[in-house]
Amino acid sequence: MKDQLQMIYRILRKAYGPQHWWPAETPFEVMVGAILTQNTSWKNVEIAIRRLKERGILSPEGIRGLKKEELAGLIRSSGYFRIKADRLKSFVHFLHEEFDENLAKMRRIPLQRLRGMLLGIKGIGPETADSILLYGLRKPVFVVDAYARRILSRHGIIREKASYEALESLFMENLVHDEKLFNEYHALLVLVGKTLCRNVPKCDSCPLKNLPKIP
DNA sequence: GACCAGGCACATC
DNA sequence: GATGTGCATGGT
Repeated sequence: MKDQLQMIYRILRKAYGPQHWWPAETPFEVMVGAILTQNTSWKNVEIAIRRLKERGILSPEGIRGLKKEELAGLIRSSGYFRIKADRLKSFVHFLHEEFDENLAKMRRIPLQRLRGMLLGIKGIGPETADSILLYGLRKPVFVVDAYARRILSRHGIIREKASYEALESLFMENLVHDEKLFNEYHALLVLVGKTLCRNVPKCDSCPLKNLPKIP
């Protein structure tokens, strides 16, 4: 198991090189993106982020000062826009109440405690919380997503319906807790999941094709 | 015109 | 704990 997870990383890293995630200018932009990209393609999120930037309100204060309906209009392209407006609002409210919008202060909270706090916010589930922690705050947590699940189950390493926590533990118990490693590994899984693993015929050109058990 | 995309909350069994 | 449903846009 350990060997397999490490092998997958080495193969992908060699084939595709560093991915330099997350594509954003500031940690706060990462966090907004993490919420907006829930079950949504990144392309649609980019449009929404651009609109927020154009308005000059891509900041905790900026979002907080906006009416919910107005915010929803700006992030329309990212889908589920009414719900996501709520989620962004509750997130910036949390930043204000707990840390006075100070992300350095946020970063000083011990990892598991901070993760618990994030999960307490309505609209922040495990993947979004972990993305905020890893890509926004550079904390060593592994981000699990649909791609990680699909790739590992296709190769017979996990069962398709393994829980989020089980999948996360698998990575975290078998890899060194290195924020940079977790960052690159997740980004590489997304790259492969997106471009190759969506349909089985393309497995021929995948660098992982020689791993056991591709259907 | 389906089908999918870097989920989550909530109801129900 | 597992399973089903609503939420919504833009690209293929």
